[in-house]
Amino acid sequence: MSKATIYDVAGAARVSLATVSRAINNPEKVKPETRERVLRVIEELGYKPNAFAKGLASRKSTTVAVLVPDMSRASMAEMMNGIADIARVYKYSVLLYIMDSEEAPEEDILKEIVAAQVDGILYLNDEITEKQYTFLMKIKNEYKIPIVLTNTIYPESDAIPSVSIDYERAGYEITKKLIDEGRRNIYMVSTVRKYMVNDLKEAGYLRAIQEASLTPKIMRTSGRISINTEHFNEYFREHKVDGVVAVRDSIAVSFMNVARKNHVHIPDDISVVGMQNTKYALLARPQLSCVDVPIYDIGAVGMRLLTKLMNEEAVDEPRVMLDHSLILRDTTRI
Amino acid sequence: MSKATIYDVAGAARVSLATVSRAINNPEKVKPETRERVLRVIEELGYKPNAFAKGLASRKSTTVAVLVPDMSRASMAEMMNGIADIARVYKYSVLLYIMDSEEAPEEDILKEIVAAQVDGILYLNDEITEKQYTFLMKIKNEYKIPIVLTNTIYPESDAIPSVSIDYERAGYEITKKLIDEGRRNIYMVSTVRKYMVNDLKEAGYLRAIQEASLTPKIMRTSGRISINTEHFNEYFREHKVDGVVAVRDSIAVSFMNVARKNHVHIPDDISVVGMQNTKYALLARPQLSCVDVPIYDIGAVGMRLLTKLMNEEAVDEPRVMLDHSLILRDTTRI
DNA sequence: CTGAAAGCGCTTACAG
DNA sequence: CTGAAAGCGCTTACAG
Repeated sequence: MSKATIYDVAGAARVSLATVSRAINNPEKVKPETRERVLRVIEELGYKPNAFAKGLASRKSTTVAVLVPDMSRASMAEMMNGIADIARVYKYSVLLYIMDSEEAPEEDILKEIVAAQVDGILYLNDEITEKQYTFLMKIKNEYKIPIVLTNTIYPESDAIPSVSIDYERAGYEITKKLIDEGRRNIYMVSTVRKYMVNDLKEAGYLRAIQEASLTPKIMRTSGRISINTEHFNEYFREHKVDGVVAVRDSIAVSFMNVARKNHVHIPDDISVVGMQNTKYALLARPQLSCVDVPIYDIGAVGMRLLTKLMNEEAVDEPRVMLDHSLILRDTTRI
Repeated sequence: MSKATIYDVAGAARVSLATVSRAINNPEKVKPETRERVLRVIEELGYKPNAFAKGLASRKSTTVAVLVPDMSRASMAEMMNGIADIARVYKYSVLLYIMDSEEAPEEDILKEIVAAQVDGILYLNDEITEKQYTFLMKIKNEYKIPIVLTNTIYPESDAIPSVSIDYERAGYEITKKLIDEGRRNIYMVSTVRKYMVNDLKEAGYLRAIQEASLTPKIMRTSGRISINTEHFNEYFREHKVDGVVAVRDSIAVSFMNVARKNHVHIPDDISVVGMQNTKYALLARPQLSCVDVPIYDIGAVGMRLLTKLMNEEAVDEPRVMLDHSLILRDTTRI
């Protein structure tokens, strides 16, 4: 009810409020007996430090901001689960900022975050423009707030640590898989809009294709399903294709739907692979072969890395790459 | 950089800090000239009030807690988008608490929320047990924190306001649709675990079935795709079925996959409908007919309702039901 | 309409 | 190991 304050605890434990504070935050500085007495009183009174007073006095918030472009993107939710779990372990609260994915984060949001006094920032986005990067660097340098990129890499610089998989290698491996199956007209279906991560996937695709002396063919679709259908239909009329590497599972599934309509059999005529391993991959028929991205882990490891940064611990590798794997289901041969 | 405080503003504007505070929070109490002068200085200095000091002094946080069972559930992400957009409009920050969906929220999380001094709570879950409800009532009464249930209804009581669609009616209407198509052996495929919302859907289904003097048949699946497959196969061998109402889209799609394997044609032999209208419905072939739930709006309206509660404005209807619609695609006849 | 001052509930040097 | 006291940056009666 009317909440107990540190004074109440101090009174009941017959110590000063300074001692109560220490018993909580620096237990080793308090004599065991007193500490236990204080802790017992805290328990009895159900005392919980007021986060504002604590934040104001200590200049630390034990809060992190998570910047998300659009929650409904396939990977965001599971990544949030990973983040939240680790945040809880380290007693951080999570402030959620959903930003407009179309534009660079505005000054407004920056001000909000700074005013909120977060101790760290997690930036979840598979795209990061130079402008956004500059923006993040500014926060980092001007306000000394540590930042971690999660599921993205900024190739130009290591100044802001990141956690993801090696998307270039994933692109290479999955393309190689199709080549090994004997596919020769392999398209990468990527997006019109530029995403850093898709660029990496494309780079991997290109490496595999060139290594095999094949002709690279990159098709760019919008994200919208209806538009894609048009697009794909056209391709079936005009192009020869026996393999498709889609940057997103939903694109792969859309493509398969059009393929079926055109009486193309998967995987006999065309192999199709996705690069996320979302639930779409399992629900699709045939079930989609995929690169499996450990999304939960990316979130969890990203948050863990951020805690280290916030505690000013040394981090050996600013660019963490988690392992991925290929999950071969029914849309590839062999 | 080293951030400007209210003192800096006061000094530069040649007023007291009390006036600066008023210029921001109660502009009408300040003479227009002074107000403008202060505001200009604020702009120049890039001053932004320290959230902790403000929270401590005012005992208000302009922060809401969003309690989520599991971010990766289909509807959560889009609901979050709605919540975040409205939260921004009303200048609330959003603290995210992901709780274990298997158990009642523990005391721990309660303490955290209380310590965070949130002004309001949004509870997103399609299930709410009596225990959880009691828990929420306790927060509400003991700490006077307003709460809104989002996408759930607690049928027993109106004490905690809620925003959702009329799931009973939705269940009724979609079942009625199948009956009107001439279906007679209509199964509702629901979940083993109890969810309030699914109970409502079932109730609607039952009403339609009984009204038509048919025999209700409710099948309960686990959420897991592999288990469902077994389950469905069995049904095809042993039961006659010409209509399926699935409480979740993914269940509907799993069912269709099994149906296809058993050479059952949809919608000629069986009509299938979902009750969410997620992206799965669009990606499936045939495309799934669905109840369309305005998930974004539920989040947005829920957040808006919460702002009213936090401002102690009157709310006329504690149980808000938004409109839904039926989207008929390719898994139903006519 | 404006200012001086108390107070919100903590943390953290500084003494002892 | 413990306490007294200053201070974190605001808000808000209370005077004037």
